[in-house]
Amino acid sequence: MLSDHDRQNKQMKQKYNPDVLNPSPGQTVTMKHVAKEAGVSLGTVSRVVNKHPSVKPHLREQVERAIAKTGWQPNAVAQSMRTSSTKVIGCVLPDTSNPLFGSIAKGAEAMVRKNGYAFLLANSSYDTEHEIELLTFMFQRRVDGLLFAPSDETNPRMIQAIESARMPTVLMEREFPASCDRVVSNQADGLRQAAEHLISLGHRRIALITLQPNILPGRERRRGFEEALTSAGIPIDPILLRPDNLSAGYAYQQMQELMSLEDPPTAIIMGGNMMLAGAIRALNLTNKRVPEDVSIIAVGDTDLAELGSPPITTVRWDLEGLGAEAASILLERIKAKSDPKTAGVKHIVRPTEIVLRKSCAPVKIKSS
Amino acid sequence: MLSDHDRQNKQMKQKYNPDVLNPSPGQTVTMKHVAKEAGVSLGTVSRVVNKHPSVKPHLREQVERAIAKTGWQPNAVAQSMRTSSTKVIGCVLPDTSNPLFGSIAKGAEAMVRKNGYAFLLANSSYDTEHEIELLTFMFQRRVDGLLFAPSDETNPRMIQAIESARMPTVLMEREFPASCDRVVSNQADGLRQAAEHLISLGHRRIALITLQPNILPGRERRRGFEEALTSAGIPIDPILLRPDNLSAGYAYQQMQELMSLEDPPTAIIMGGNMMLAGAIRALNLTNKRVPEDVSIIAVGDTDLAELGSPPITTVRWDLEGLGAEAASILLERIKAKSDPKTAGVKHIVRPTEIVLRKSCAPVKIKSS
DNA sequence: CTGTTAGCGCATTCAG
DNA sequence: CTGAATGCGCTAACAG
Repeated sequence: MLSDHDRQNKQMKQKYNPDVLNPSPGQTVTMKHVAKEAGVSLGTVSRVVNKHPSVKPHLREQVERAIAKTGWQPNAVAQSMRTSSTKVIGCVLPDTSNPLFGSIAKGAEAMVRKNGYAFLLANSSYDTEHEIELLTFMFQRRVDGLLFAPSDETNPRMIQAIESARMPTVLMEREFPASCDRVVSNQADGLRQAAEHLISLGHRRIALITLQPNILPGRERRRGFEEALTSAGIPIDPILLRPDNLSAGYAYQQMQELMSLEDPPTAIIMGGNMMLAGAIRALNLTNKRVPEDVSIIAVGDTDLAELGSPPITTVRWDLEGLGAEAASILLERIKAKSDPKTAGVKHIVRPTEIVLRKSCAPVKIKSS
Repeated sequence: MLSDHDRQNKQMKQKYNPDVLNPSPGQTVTMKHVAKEAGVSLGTVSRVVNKHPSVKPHLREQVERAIAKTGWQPNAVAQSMRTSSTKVIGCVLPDTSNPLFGSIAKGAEAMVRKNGYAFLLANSSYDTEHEIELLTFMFQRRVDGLLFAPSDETNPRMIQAIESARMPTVLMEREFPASCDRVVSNQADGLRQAAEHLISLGHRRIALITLQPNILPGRERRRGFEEALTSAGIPIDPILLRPDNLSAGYAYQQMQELMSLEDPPTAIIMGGNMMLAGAIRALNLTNKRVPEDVSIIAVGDTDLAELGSPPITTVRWDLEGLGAEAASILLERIKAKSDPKTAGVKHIVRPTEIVLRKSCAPVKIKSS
């Protein structure tokens, strides 16, 4: 029974409607108002809005005038309710203030928006429990799909959560044993290039500070690194491997430890984009010069790497493109209503490249 | 075209509905299923979900078991439809890949999430027309509130759009003539500190490269800068003022122009966080040394400023805190349903501080 | 205290 | 081609 409501409406219209630009505050305009204003039925309004071909031109025009006059805007919530499609893509990332994730998010958001979807973003702060909450949060909001980079692929609760999350999802820079689309960059190859470059400069004691193996880039970076060394016939010294964390603080501390070894590395690869800052702090402290005393390569390109002194050789890849491609694949899945479990999983691997700068030098002959 | 879907649904119900316990996959579980499972009515389920106090414990428990058994999750879309509150905060920013906006977004998102709201993010790419579209987009999705940093406060279409956007909004680092809550950092004071520091070092030819005056920080930075000079009795040389753009490219180009002046500045303030990169590129090109040949201060603290050589003196402020405070104010407004127009506008100004590093030196006596 | 019921705003049948 | 009617899933009266 909308009678009171309607009556009030009518009054308002009589009183204020001339001033359409200023729909009185608090009064929400619905399709019904438009229909009344245009002298047609709800269905007709809906049809012109959704560009259904079979509407007589003069009615269409009447409706359009009514829309303009009332200032009506479709209510996306009601549309979602009716169509059971929200046209929103959720995105759960560890930390968008890390420029790496920030850029991925930006690329994804742009693609998502371009296709008329909304972009619901949430940071998990590298916390699996929080991520699980966010997954149900996204599900309750009935996002049409999910872009996701979990913080720990091996956590059984995480695996369980993603299995039972009934939303199309594509992983970014991550993988799950379960069939799930993903787009990742080729970190193994990047690290291989980095290590080979150092090896070609004569280095044999090369250290790697990198992230833990519970996420794909952690494993792949180490794998590429070890493969390069092995191919060159260089034995892998476990003491030079520091694969535990992606923070600047960790790099700072490991850097100091490495440099105070009896037989320190002559080159170090920082396998994480936040690590360079920590490394530089440690180097400044110990008065080691780059590249005279130690050669450095950073994974993940930044202003600091490009413009610091010396400029740092890095491994880089297209972050925004990665986010955009992940979004594309998700959007396709949604459009085609195809399920990876039946239609085949998509695994995209995107290239990485090495950017040579001035932080690497030929190894010095040891005076022994 | 949901017809197939609908029909299928109806069939499913006729055929399979007895088996409520086992919502076949693809079958969405609703409160109705839970109610049936628990042997209670819809209303009761709703009450236990919304923690209404008056539900007999044993019924409550029954319902909770039924929820667990069916795996039901509330449908936020339906809730929104019913309560006409989406529990989502929209956020429109020029470019979240700029760490400045990225950090603001992160702070805002955290606060928004902490209060049980979702965070709908969109980048406008510094484009007013795009921003206007985004505003209607956010409105159509019926966000409960909006966090906004327009790219041009003076565009009449923008002003019109924000006036007629019927959502509670709080501006970040921006202002509008219209009554609108805002939280900003004290850029005038930051620039005053920066200029005074340079003046105390004996500089009198100080240049400012900064953003255009159509956004608040552009105006405020220039104002603080000019006030400091005027207080010190230093005349303002228009040729040393470059207030047009916030990009690294702009800084690069203006930097080159400034350094090739017949009477070049002895100190330069980069009034934008992206500018330092451009400035360093220009400096590298011309072989000018910092601070021997020219002193530098950057507005906006970054890794590059902290860890480059030399480390750069900067003006900094709490970005995440700013985003969080803006979100807080918005959330309060929403909770209290208070309108700035009647309840008084909130204008928060947050402090900025100068971080002294090694990029500024006393001016050299000119050999004349 | 609990069951029943009426819509929220819209898209989509189904008749005419 | 158009109008009327239905219901998406849920909350909030309203009765009982």
